[in-house]
Amino acid sequence: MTADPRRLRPSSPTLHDVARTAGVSLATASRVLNGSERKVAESFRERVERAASELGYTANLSAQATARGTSAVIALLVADIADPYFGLIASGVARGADEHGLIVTIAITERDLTREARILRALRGQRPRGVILAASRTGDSEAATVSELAGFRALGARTVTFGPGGERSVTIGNRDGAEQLGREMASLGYRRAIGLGAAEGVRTSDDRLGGFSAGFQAGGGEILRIHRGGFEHESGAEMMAAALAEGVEPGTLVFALSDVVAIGAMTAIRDGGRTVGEDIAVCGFDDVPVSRDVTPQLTTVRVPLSDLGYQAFRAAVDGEWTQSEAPLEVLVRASTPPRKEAP
Amino acid sequence: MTADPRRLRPSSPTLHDVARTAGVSLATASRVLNGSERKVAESFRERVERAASELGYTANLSAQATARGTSAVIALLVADIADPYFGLIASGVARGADEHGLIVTIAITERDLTREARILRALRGQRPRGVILAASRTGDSEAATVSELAGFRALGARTVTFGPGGERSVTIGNRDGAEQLGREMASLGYRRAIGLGAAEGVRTSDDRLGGFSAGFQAGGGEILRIHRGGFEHESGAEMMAAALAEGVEPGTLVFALSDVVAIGAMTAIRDGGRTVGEDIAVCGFDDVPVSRDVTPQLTTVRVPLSDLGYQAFRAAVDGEWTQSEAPLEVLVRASTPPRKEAP
DNA sequence: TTGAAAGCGCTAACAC
DNA sequence: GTGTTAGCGCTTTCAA
Repeated sequence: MTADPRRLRPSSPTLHDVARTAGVSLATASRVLNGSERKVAESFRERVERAASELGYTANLSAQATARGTSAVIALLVADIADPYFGLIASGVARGADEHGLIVTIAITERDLTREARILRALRGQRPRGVILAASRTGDSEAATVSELAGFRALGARTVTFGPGGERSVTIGNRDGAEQLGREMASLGYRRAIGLGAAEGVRTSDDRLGGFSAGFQAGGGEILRIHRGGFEHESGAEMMAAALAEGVEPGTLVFALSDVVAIGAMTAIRDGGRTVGEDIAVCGFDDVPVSRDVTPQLTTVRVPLSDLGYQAFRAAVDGEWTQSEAPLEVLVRASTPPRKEAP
Repeated sequence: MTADPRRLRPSSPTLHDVARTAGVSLATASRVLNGSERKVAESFRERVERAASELGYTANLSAQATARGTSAVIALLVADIADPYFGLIASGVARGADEHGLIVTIAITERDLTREARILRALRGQRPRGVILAASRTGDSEAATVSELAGFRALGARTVTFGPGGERSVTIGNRDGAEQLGREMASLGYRRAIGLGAAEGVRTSDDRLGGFSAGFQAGGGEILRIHRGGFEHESGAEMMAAALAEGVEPGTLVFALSDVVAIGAMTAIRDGGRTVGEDIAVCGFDDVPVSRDVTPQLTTVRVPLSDLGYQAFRAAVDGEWTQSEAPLEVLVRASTPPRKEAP
């Protein structure tokens, strides 16, 4: 009784094993176990199923993928999974994948375009069914990203991006939402605002800042200046510190391109010995959960991030898909108290 | 000139294609492109590499996995990816995977043990190199989870859990950290505390609550009562609302089993018309980033979550691995102002 | 060193 | 309805 050499490396029962112990052919076993349309007699089906469960058989997805020529994976690429913005999106994607029995792989770009392209390239090895890119936020994407994305399409994978770039894209009404917010802030009595944005050319930032300006000015407000930084909490604090250094009059409103940045700014305001609200008002965009936890609560524009993640998933797998425009909603909270009309 | 039937479904260049255009055998092409130890003459190597890049070849990971009998994936299972606690862990895991050229797949348990077992079962299909479970927090795990985990080990996958259960486990000094916190709170002058925990039997909760009690009592404090709920923000708010309904004297300290829960409690305190700090003090555990954004800033115990995620990854792939005990640190902030000794 | 060929576990014609 | 068999794309003996 010599050891079976196959057992040298731990392995699991194969379809072959199941077929043999059930006394049927490989094909039959495959048909009953792995969802084929074809019919199998009830008696056979039973025997196969019993054998499979006795042996604890689980189909090897890699083998299935090579045989079928198509995988069951959706690749998700985000800038930073610890950022609530992306965490919410990821949760929506994961929910969709779970419902459809697909696997989601995740990779982090760290907001580095070079990394993004490199990762995208490596991802091809997975031959994913779809790729969801929620990362660059870099407007009409970098050339490298675009070309990698095209490569995926050639592979038969659907590419979905947040913002333009992919075959299908999930869009957020950044401009409209921000415009509405700007208008609302003006009607609250604010007349002077400072913007906190990313570098010029970054689509999301440009849209939000542009929309806000339009709305705010339409309501009689004026944008004093715009500080530039990034999407991180830290960056918000830095931009705000710089703003304070230049001087910020009481009654000024600060609009940050995202809640995370706005919250960073709130910290800086406090560290600068000022207070958020009557003194310096702050508003953001996204309505990530934290925005309700800070004091005062943050005025913002609600973006259904998790739903959008789910939509992105659908876009990646459903033949006919059209985005149902996400309903944006301005949420006025305590960080922007109404202001009696300036003199 | 008929169409190549292979082109019916979009496909990509195969190793075969590369070999043919380079004028070498499949074996040689494989050796140069996919890291074999074996030597290949420089001239051949060049030709193959050129052919590969000309054709834009990328190895099919599924095929590689079936052929090699081992995959390049690490499966990560978390309760809720939108929760900063898990987001941070995930980021650490992702960082490790990126460094080692591995793929991480992610799945969400939604804190549902049944789902957890079901997902774990489905995950076997991936034949992952390792499984990281950061989800149940349910003490000495459910039987179903344990048995699924055992199944993985039989497959040759390493199982890593946060807390006991897996082959290897990443532990957080919950008890010690909380004890230190309790002691510190007592030394600040607090004498009465209310605990906010999960159901009894949930390991993380028991450890943190138990540790805190021990430290607090050792310092002369008294635990008035413990409210039970879950790990969600919402749950924190509910527990605190219940606590307030029963009556909470000014000067009382609330210890929540996690920052997320503590922050939910802070909301409830405010909604109840009370204030956090001098009136009702609050402290948590984890030091997720939000804890510094709330006002007053939250006193807590710092847990290097992202590092732990990285460690979990290492545990899943490194032959010899031993956890380097995570340094815990009590961070006293404004949510627990020093209290003049009670009369 | 290089190449031919036998797998890896599974699917899908195709024939019975 | 069932089984045979030729793949899927890649790795890895084993000769040459």
